Amino acid sequence: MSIFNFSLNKVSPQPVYEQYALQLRALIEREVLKEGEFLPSEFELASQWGVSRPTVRRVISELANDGFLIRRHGIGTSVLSNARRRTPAYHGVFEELQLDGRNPKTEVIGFARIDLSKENAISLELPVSSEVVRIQRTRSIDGVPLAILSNLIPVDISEKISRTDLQEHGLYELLDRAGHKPFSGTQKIGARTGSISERKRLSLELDKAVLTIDRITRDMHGRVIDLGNHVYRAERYFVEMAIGKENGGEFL
Amino acid sequence: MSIFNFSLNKVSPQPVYEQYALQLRALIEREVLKEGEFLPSEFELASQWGVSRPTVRRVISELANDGFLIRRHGIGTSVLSNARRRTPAYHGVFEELQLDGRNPKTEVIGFARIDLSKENAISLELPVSSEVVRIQRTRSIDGVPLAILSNLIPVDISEKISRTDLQEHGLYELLDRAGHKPFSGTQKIGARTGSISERKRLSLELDKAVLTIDRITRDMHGRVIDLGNHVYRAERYFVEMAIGKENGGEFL
DNA sequence: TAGTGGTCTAGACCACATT
DNA sequence: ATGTGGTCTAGACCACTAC
Repeated sequence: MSIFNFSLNKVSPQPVYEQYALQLRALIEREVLKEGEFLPSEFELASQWGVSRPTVRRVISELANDGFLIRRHGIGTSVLSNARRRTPAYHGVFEELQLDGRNPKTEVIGFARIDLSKENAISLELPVSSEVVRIQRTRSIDGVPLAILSNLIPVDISEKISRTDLQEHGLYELLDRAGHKPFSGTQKIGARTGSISERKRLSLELDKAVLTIDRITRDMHGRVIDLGNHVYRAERYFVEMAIGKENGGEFL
Repeated sequence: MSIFNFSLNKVSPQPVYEQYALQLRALIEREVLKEGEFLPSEFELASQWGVSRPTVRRVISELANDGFLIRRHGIGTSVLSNARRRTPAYHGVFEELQLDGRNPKTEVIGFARIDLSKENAISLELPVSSEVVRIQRTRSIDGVPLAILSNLIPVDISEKISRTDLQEHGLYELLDRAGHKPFSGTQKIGARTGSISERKRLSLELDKAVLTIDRITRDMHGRVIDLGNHVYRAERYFVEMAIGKENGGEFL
C-alpha cells in the first residue's frame, strides 16, 4: 500500500486535481515525504491514481508553483527543502511575531465624513465633490501604542460598516463582508521622523523614527475601496515578506 | 485579417503557448485590445491559431495569472483594466521612480574577509569557523548619498566577484553570473533613527530616520548566498509593491 | 538506451450564464 | 437552447539526463 493511495470523492464539486494536490501537499507538510525525496514518475502516478497524465501534471504543477516540489527535466520531481520553498508572502509582522498571549486592542478615534481634498479625490478616483469617510484608529498591544491607522473610504461603502465593528474586526475583513473584497492594490513603505501629534499618540521620544505604509486597495471591479495611511512605531514593528522569482530585482 | 493572426516560429525552441502569450500580451499592453474587450472563444482561437484548445487555454492562463485577462465561466474571457490588473510586485523604488537622466553611482568601500560572528554564522547557516566576505557599498544619485549596502557572502562565491565588477553591476546580477542565481529569500523592512556613522555617510541631519532592509537570499539549491543589511535615507527612498490575493491580509 | 518531464493534439462531458 | 469556460482523457512526439 503506497503512501500515494489517495482518496477521491467523485461526487464532490472539488476537481480531482485539487483533491490530490491537497493530499500530496499534506504529505509534504507532515514530512511523510521528506526533503529531496522523489515522487514516482508522472506515468506511475497516473496509473496509481487512475487518472490521466495531464491531470497528474496539474496536481504537480499546483505544488511546484507553491514551491513544494521541483521538477527537473530528465530527472524527476522531488521535494524542496523548507529553505528552498517559497513561503507565501506575508506582511505586517509584529514585534517578534508573537501575538499569542498578547492583548491587541483597536480604538476608533474618528469615524466621520470629511471634505475630500483634491489630491485624495484623485487618488480615490472620485469627483472632488464626493464625500468620503475618514476612519482613524489606534492599535496597541498590552497597552503600548503601536500604530495610527487612517483610512479614507467611499461613503456608500462606509455605511455598511459600524464603529463598533471596527473595534472587533480588521477593516479588510469588514470590507469583505460588505461585498467589497480587497482584490489588488499598491503600497509604499517608507520611513520618517514622527510628527508632533504622532509622537504624542505613539508615546514616541523626540525625533524617533516611524515606519509608514500608504496603500490603495481596490475590489475585483477595480474600484478604489480604501486609501490607507498607516504610521507605526519603528522599534516595535517591521514588515516581513518572502521574495521570489517575480518580485526579485535588486534594490537600489 | 484578425488582430489575432499571430506569427508562429515552428522551429524555435520557444513553445507555442509562450509565443502566442507574448503576442497577446503585447496587444493588451499596446491597448489594441482595450479594457473590457472580449477575446474570441477558446474554440475560435484554437481554429484561428491552428492549435488545440488546451494550448489556447495555456496561453490564456499565462495572461490570466498575470492579471491581464479575466475568465468568467459561461461568459467569456475579457481584458482587465489597468487598475484591476495585478502588476508584478516590484521593489526598490527610487525617489520619484525616475532613474532616467540621473547619475547613479556605486562606491565599494569595503571588500574583505571577516570573522563570522556567531549570530551571522547561524543566519548564513555556516559553521562558526567559516570565512565570509563583507562587501560594503554606498549608492548615490547625482552625488547625493542614498544608501549604505552591507552584504555578507560565502568566500567561495565571493571569489567569482571582483571589486570593480561591483562598481558597474548590481550584486544580484553578479551572483547570477557566478552561477548562484537568487531564487528565494526573506526580507524585513523597518525603520529607525540613523546611527552616528550612518548619519555621516548619508549626510543625514541629526536624528533623521532611515529605512532598513535586511534580507537573506538563497539560490535554487537552498543555499544562503547573501545576507544583506541595507540602510537608506528615508526622505529619498521608499519601497513600493503590488499587493494581491496571496500577500494580502491585514496589517496589524 | 531507457526513463524522465515538456509540449501538444483531438476529442469528451460538465457547469455556468445568457437568451 | 446555445455558447462559454472548467475538467479530464488517452494518446503522441520531443528534449533532457543518466547509465
